Amino acid sequence: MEPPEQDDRSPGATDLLTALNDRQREAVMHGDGPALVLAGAGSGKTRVITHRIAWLVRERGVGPERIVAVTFTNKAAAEMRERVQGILGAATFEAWIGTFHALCLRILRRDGGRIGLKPGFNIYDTDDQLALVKRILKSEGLDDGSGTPRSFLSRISKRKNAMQRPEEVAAHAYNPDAQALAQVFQRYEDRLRKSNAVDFDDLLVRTLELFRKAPELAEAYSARCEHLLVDEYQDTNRPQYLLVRMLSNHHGNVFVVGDEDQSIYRFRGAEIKNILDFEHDHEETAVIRLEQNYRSTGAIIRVAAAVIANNKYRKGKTLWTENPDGEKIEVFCAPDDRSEAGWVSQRLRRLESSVPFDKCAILYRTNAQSRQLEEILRRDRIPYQIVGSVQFYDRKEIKDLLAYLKLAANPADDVSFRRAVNTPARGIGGTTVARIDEVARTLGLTMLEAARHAILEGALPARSSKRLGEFLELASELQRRGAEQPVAALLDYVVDTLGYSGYLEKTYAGQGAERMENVEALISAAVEYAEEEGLGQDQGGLIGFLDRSALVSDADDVGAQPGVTLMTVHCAKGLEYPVVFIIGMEENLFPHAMSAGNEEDVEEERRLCYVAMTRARQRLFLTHAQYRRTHGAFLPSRPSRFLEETPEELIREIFSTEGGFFGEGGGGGREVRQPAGGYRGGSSAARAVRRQPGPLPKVTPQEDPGDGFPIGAQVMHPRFGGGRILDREGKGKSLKLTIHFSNHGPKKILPSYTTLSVEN
DNA sequence: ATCAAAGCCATTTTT
DNA sequence: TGGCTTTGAT
Repeated sequence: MEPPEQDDRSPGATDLLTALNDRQREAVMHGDGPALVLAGAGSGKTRVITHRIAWLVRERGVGPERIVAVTFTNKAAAEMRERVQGILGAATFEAWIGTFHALCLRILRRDGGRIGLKPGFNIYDTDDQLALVKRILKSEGLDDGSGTPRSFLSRISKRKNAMQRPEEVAAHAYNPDAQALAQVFQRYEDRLRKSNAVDFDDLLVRTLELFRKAPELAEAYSARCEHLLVDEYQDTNRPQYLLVRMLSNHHGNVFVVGDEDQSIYRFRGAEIKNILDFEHDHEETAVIRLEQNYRSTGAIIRVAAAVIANNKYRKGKTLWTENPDGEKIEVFCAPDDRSEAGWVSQRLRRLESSVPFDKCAILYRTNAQSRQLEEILRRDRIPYQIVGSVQFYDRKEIKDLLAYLKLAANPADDVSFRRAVNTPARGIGGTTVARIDEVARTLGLTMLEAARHAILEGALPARSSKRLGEFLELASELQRRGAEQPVAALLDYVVDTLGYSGYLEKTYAGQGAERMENVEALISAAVEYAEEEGLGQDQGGLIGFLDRSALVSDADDVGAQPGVTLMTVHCAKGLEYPVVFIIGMEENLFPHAMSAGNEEDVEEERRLCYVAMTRARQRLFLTHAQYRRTHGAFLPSRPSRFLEETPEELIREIFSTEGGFFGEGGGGGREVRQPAGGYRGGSSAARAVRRQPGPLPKVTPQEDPGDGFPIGAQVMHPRFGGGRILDREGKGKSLKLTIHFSNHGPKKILPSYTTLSVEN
């Protein structure tokens, strides 16, 4: 068979096909029509896609501009582009390679006008979305117990991805919960439209809307899309599935690559059935299985394959490798989570002479597991880096500045207005903003327009009016400059005018400089952006830069720093390391407690485990602890069922010599099946009960003590409504009343801070 | 407006 | 247990 050397460095002008095995070659040379490539972990799937693109261009004479390749992450897209360019040369390479979201954004930037999007529309990230939902909950009076903003948002997202409109949700809302959702959903969509903004889901969903409304456009894009290639097809959601179908409608050349065993994003709407049913959706699909793994040792592959074989919901592949068996998989049973971390640290130190730290990764199911590990690694002086904790573009200082830019690009953006208007604090507080909001609602204006209006009408106190005027001045200045200056200059201007550096210093005592470095990094990113795009000094590129900030994350440079890499299993997808540790192999942790009792969820956990195991090239270590500290409690923990699913002959079990004082240490964990019950059992139900306001208690009215607030009196509060005084403490200005409100339960109120009216 | 105390809530996350 | 948000006091 083929050159096992699966190395892509330079196929250069040589034959595209000689470096491939039979299956890979079959996939690359697939003719027209639909193809489904089931690519097992480490079987060279990126290689197949890149070579196919090159083959289509070079051998089949397909114009590069007629090829569209979609991926899920920018990182994957960048890698793909680079590799194709490596093969085809830097020649005019115009194939479109990017993420679904980027593709849709491009379409919407060009043709979004057809569905009411105005030029300069903004993309709302999770923060913006949350701000919006919070405000809606408040204004709709749903900020009581109906649910957190986050929960509303996730339900809204689910509905959107199920392609439902608020009206439909409302029509089927048969209980108060569903009605509340429908109401919030409706408001949310209204506000997005008013603000000329879209959220991430919208990028896909509204593109579909555009195609439905303008079929001739859909046809035109589809006709341009002579070959559509989709990576990680197992992770597509419903809208993505529909997009693929529409774009491939004209030529019918859909080439999808994926691995149902690596579908791990069900929780955010990925539908594994998209890949499982691909053959039924497309007639005469060529199905090609890539089952030879080039990455890992035989032992690793067999262990991973044995585990995933327990899943029922799969098409089934048999992963195999010609690589030598290598070392057995080491399974370490620690007395507790601390010694688990200690052992990993020790083991890393012992490996150090043969495997440098930066070739090692420690994977875990949940982020919370990293803390203990960090502590120990620091103690033992082992360098490490954590992937995917705080994202650059999620930092507050970055978002603050971007809010100014977003407002400049899109003056209708109310969320950005609210964020920018008093950051840094310039004396425009809640009261002023509420007044502007009122004007905006009654006159149907944007916040920016309403602010202008309020000033002209003299509807605000002189002081607020003046401050607000200065802010508006800045906003229009930015808008003006945005049209003709590079983004970096714009940012410089904002930072200067705001005295932002001083503000950071004052607000984040001690961290000011660090925060300012992030600001500098943002400015550098703007400079880089202009260079990449070849923008001159007089060209703005504001919208393009904002688009990039919205769509690009910085998980894009994993492994840049030296040291052991720590990350969640999800983050590790698509990566590989010579040495991999998977920690916390315990019931209720991996598989996670949240998935217990639901077979589909457990299968997803198993896929996750499969993904984790197949990241390893040479050595794989699995660890579990008998006792673990969780949410403060120190509880016994059972070995993961996934450990039991591993073939014994490939495992070397290791027990702690520390013999922890929690006893036995025996059992080794092969025979235990019962999950440790009681893990955070029932507490949330108890909490929900406690939160109920309860009936209004009976109180014996008292004499008026002289200040007009006798115990037992009926009062009216501007925010909480009606209630009865239960108790009083202090007197005069510091008089504190305990009032039981009929809608909000008991609260302590200081009458000197609010206007309480006493009834009769 | 600002800070400290108290309360609340604990998968996974890209775009 | 700890981190983050909300609430409460000045």
